[in-house]
Amino acid sequence: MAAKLTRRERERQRHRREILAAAQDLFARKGFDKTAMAEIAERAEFAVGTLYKFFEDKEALYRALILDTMRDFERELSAALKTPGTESEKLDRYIEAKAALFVRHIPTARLYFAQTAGTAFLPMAGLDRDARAIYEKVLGSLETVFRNGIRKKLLANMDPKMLVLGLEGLTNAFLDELIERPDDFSAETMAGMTKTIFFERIRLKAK
Amino acid sequence: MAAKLTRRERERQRHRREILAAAQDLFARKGFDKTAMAEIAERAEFAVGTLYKFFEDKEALYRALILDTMRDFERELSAALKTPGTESEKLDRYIEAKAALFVRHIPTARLYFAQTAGTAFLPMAGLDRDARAIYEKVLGSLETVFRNGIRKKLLANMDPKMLVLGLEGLTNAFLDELIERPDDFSAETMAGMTKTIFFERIRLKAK
DNA sequence: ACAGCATGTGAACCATTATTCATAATATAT
DNA sequence: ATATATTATGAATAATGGTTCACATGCTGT
Repeated sequence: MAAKLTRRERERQRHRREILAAAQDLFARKGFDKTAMAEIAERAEFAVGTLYKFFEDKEALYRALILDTMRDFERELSAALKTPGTESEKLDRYIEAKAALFVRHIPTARLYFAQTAGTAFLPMAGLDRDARAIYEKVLGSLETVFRNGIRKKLLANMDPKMLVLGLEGLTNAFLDELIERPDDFSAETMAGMTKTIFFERIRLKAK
Repeated sequence: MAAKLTRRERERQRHRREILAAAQDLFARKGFDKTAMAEIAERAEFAVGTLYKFFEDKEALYRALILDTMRDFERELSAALKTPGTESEKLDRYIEAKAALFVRHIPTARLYFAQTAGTAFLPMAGLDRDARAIYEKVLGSLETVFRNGIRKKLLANMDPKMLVLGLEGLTNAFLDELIERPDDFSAETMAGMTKTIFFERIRLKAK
């Protein structure tokens, strides 16, 4: 499986990753337009020309970064939903995994947000579509879990798509707060709140 | 109060609004960097130079637009929270008002989102702070309502800040979907779902 | 009707920054 | 050790797009 690569090829891949790592941080903090290729090059300790040996152009670099990021997150989140247990437990695990993942990789999380959280101003022909496709995998897995939970009468009988939307909205709101103002509260508190609000009643009396 | 303005001055204000309207749509669809001053000028049917008679520079134009937008929304949302009734009713009204408002003003809503929904890549010195300050007013009003509802034992005793975060996350997720994929479901469905998820239990059995 | 002032114009200017490419450095093979 | 292929360099180029300003147009009041 793991094809034996030449030293050259391994070095090349390492350099590629170094460039992406430098870009990651800059794009996550300043966005696409305000990040200059020269800046990425400097931080990665390469000349600008070198970046073009790895990526067609700035957009291709960004695209590669986003898609890598999305795939990593998708893999981890989908995994959390596949561990054995009841649907309730799967969802709990999803919430915890998402919180842990985002806290551990803040710059990455920002990029993931920028791409998944609705109004990303990035009609960068195609990227939106590809990134969305990856995100849809997560949403699809989530929907399946809800659907099964409902069938087994473990969860309230509501439109699974809506439940997915709701859970994502809730977790994203808390995680965004956690990432931008990390002192406010911990990942555990956030996960707990999500579960409480999403799974338990809030209102004590009917209106 | 309403000072009698000269025809000249009225015309001038109208032109200013026309420029902002043209900019609104472009910024909402393509974002700050991808929108050119020449483009705004063309759409507003003015020469580029004219824009500079009204706004110091591109950033000032954007800033004015964002702050106007934020203030409008803040006013309307805060009003919904001030109508008489129980805290539960106030929150219901807030959710409905927000949905109606966003559906009625989609480009405006996008800008509002871009600015309030966390990861907006706009460290445009100061703007972030000012916009945030306006948004905080809404959050503050909301928090007060929760606080009162809790005190009167109408709402579950949870950290009001968390409840605010949760409600905002939920409404934003649904509204974003509504704005980006308007065919999926209506404003009423969205408002209903928000209330159901936020106020009623979802999980039928304890885990 | 005319002077004077406010407002609008858009070609020219300039700064920024993505991209290229001739050259240098370095690794690999013979 | 030398030739050859691969990879890195960064000054030069070109395109984009924000901003300016000398001038034109058209109100307003006398």
